[in-house]
Amino acid sequence: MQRGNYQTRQQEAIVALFERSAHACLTAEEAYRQLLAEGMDVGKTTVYRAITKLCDAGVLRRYAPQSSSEAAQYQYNPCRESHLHIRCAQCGAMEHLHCDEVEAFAVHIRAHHGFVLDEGRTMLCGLCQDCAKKQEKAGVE
Amino acid sequence: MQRGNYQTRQQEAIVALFERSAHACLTAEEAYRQLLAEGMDVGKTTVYRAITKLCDAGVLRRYAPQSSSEAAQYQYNPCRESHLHIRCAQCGAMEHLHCDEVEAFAVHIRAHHGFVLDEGRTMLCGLCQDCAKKQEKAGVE
DNA sequence: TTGATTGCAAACAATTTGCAATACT
DNA sequence: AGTATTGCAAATTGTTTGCAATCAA
Repeated sequence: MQRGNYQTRQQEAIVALFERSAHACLTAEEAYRQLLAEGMDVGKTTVYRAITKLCDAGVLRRYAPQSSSEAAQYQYNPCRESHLHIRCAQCGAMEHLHCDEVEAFAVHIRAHHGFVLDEGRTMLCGLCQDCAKKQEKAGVE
Repeated sequence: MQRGNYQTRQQEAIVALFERSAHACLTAEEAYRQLLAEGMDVGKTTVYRAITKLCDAGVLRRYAPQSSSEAAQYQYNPCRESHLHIRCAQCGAMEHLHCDEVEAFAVHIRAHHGFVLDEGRTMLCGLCQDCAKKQEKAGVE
């Protein structure tokens, strides 16, 4: 499936980092800094290139920045089957939604709205419990 | 609600452009070019600033670029009440989803997954009927 | 008059690319 | 040896900002 792919310590380190940080989203910059902090000598360019390659290969998932002036975030994508995800707009926490309700909802959308939902590419936006509470207290906006 | 807002020909022209292009998504650059093409003398900076303001006011909706090296897109947002939208990844067609199923789905997410769905900010990704058919025929990817 | 808006040029930040040196197989 | 990868510096690109001139109220 892949030809001419050399295995380098940088590539390994980058995948390993995302793999063990699977619960979190990292920007390229953050990944870079983390690697440096761990004593891994690597260039930022290499991190960018590795991330691009990993996204193409489906190993990482890419989250587009909400507002400009933010960087894209990347996350290890352990799940092959696509299902919906919801992400907290505040803190970035993410939840996987594989349940019957989601499937039923997808069916409804196809039947009544004529759209085929792409669960793999859709990212629901919301607030996690903690952030929702904080928002209430603050009572702003 | 708004204080100290002057009404200028530039601002008017920019809103008007998006309003009459409500069916489409425009990048800041495209909006800028369109205005120039129509003989409207305006600076790109002004377009950016107006768009930012309009997004804050809820008049325009912002779509984050999928891949980097793309620009953000903006669209006139005629609907005040927030409800879910689904957008065709292929052709950009958008559908408004206000129905009981959506509400039920939101309730489910809150009850079972601990997230408060932000319908205003969420954009479901999918394929419209036409594009789904084309995809089938092509049979690619 | 007073404060907001404009728009040019310059600044910025995230990301990409040219290219020579280096590492993998 | 031959090809892929690295990483620095420089280029790109979308977007923002400083600031003096202009405009709306």
